[in-house]
Amino acid sequence: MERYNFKEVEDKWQKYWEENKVFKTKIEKNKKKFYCLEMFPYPSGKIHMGHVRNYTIGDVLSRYKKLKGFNVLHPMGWDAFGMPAENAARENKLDPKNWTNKNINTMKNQLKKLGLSIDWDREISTCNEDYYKHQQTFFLELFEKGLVYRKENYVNWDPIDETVLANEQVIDGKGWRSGAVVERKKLSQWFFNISKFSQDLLDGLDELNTWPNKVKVMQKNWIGKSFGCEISFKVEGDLPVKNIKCFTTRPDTLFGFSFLALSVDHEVASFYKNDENFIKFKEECSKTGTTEEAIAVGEKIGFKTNLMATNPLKPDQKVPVYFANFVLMDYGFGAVFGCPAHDQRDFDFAKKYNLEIKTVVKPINESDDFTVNNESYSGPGKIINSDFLNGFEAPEESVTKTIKILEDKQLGKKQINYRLKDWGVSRQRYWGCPIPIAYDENGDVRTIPKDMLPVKLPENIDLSVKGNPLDSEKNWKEIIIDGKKYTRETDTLDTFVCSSWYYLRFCSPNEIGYGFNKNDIDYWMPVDQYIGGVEHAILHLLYSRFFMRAINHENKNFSIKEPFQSLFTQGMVCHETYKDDDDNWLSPEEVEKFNGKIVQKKNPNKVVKVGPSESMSKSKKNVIDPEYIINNYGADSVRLFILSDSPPEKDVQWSEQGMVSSYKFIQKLWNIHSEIKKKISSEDEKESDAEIENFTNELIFKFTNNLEKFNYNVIIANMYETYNYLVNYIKKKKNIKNLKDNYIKILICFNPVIPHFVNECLFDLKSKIELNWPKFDRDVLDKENIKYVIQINSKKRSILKEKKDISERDLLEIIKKDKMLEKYLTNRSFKKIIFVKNRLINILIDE
RNA sequence: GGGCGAAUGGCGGAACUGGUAGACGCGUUGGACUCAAAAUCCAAUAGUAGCAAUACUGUGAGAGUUCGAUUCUCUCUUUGCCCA
Repeated sequence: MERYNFKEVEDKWQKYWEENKVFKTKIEKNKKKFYCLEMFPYPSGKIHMGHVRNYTIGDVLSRYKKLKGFNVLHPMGWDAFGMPAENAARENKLDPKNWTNKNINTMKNQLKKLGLSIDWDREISTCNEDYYKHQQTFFLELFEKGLVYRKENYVNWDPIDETVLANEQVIDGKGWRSGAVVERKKLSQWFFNISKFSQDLLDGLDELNTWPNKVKVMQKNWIGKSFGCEISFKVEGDLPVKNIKCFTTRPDTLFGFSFLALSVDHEVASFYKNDENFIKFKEECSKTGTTEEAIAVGEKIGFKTNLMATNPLKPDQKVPVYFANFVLMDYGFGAVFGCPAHDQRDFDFAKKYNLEIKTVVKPINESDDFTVNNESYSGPGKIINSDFLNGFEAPEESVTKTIKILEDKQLGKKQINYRLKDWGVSRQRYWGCPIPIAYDENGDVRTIPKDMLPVKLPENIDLSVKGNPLDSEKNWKEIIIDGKKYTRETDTLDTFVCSSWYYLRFCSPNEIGYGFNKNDIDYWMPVDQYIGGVEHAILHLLYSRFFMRAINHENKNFSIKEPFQSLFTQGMVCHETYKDDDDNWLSPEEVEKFNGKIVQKKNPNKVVKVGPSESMSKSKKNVIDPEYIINNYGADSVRLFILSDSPPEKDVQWSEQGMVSSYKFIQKLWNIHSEIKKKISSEDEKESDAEIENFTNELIFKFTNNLEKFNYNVIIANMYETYNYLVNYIKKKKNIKNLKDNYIKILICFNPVIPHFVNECLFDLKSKIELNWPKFDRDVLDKENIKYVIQINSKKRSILKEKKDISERDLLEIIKKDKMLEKYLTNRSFKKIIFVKNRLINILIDE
């Protein structure tokens, strides 16, 4: 049997696709478009298995849609700005641009080897001037619309990367990339006013029907809409402060009020700026992170002021006012009223400073003398010990009614609060998009005129300096606008800005004057299917949704709000982890199976500790290099395997055996192809066969269904089934006239997954390469016989193959004569018969 | 603590609107080919009983709806993710 030479075949077709520009896309108004986009990669050096999975899923979809007759846009680009380039460049004394472009080149070749149906003429790279100059234009447009502003703010400072992190980039109080413990630092920053669109971003989620629910839930939680009340507390003391404003979601617990807590950045703090104890306290506070989690976990500390606050609902009650580390200036008004019995943070604080803990909500099942003991109670219940609020159902009824009372007395007003904060986009980094802003000698802001864009990054700079290298670029910093001297902004934009609009650029990759061309986006947008990892469920997707709204804002020519019509989040690629005796990680190449044990290759006496399968990561050494696999097994085999073992939305276990069996399967397919070809070209007299017609029809039905639903693992199973069927079919059938037609249809079904192989087979059969997705005929499905399930008292007793659309009476007659069923039915009376047409009959008899 | 999911053989996983549970693959076992091994091919593979035909049990646990539940409802257990 002839070996299938995947190297030759795959090279041949990849060359064919490239030379004939098979995947080049242009607007064709008479065709329905389909924009398939996978999250573009960061050019870190080499592609990894996660990329292979992501882009294979997208490629299967793109190829399928193309066969279906859609005009498919399937582009690829590079999320090319970011810290790894800068860090790598610093360590190895390289230029970040060269480092990045070299990686792009490597990875592009690797992706091409996967045989992806990408229109490479649309390739973009966010670190190119012709990309980021448009981004600077957008920045200025947003600035004009008032959606960009500058403010001094406490930020999450990453001391290792020496940069600011957004709240979303702080995980467990640590930087998402460096892992350093995040500090609080005050800096002047540029902000995008994303919070202006909080409600709109929330409402927009309802329209995204095909997004995974969990992603929508995460975004909803992130936006964090809450109803509450703004209350103005009267205060007295030896400071010139009369009122302090608070926001609370639980005004109904006001009778449990025992202190008022302020942020150390609250304006009241200005009276203490010379107080040594306060300065110490403030320093102490800066050690607590700014995330909600850090605050919840950390110790609650306070600094007592000379002020006393009055309870608005109980004017004779005066409580102390504290500064406290768990109150943040950017939540509410930087002040919260403390109700220890029903909030754990307040409870911890009250315990520490011996403040009153008064229970005002009781759980439904408890009696009215219920009191809070070791921890606060924040669940639902009934209001107690609260004068005229007593008896209200908490929280729904009690909150709305209390707000009403406060509003009537003009002590407060209803307010909606969002957790979503404005997006700080300044980064103290070189390798990013420069912010098109300059400052005059007074530090006043002015924008760089649009005709002076792009603001280019300087080249050949010194990266060895501490902090932001751009700050040390004296020549670059100086700029003359309209004959006047200015200093450039030296911060660059968060790279999430680059990825917030790249999908628009793919529609008009070569547009010079502006980031996109209206004609192009009117045709291509929105993205019909977006595919990527769930780790971007909040940040990237929310920022992109914001960016569309920001461009849309006050713009009559732009009507898109939601960039991604559908979203699919694929799972990760996992592999077992290995450790030696000293708990050093071992890579899969360093271990082997020997006498049923997993041992080290270089020392078979040493047994390896096998850990759980985890997502592939360099730090755990459990990575498999896609290039090695492609070179050894071929792209079609890898594509086949990466889809085969698990549903694409779930994690998949990498398995060497699985990979090998996929590789062998391609060879088996080639063998059966040779047999079929022989049969097709034989000169014998031939007749048509209905069986293969039915089989193919059913197969097309299954493939179409499973492709539409992303059941790609089932498609692979269908391919194996098809193979098994063909092997038997070829063995038993001789001269079949309609074999070729049906076989070609089968091959087309296989095409999205193993395109090189399919093209080679079609070529081998001298069939044309331009193809259409075959149609299935529902009426032909099981034209003749149907397997009827025969149940007696709901238990399956037999399966009978009978004519389609048989009547209940006819089927019953057949059953009565059936020898196998005789024993169950003789001398029994039929109580009831359930008959499901073309499927099943259930006979209920007396036992 | 809250929200959202998940639980099916030794393993990964199938099962369209409630209607043949375990497709397909891996692994395992047996066989063929071979001096031998690899590769390949064939067969078996949920459990229990049985030589067998077959019967009974079985989709995390318990209940419910139904002629019929992996699928729908409720309670519980375990587990994953997100938020805290």
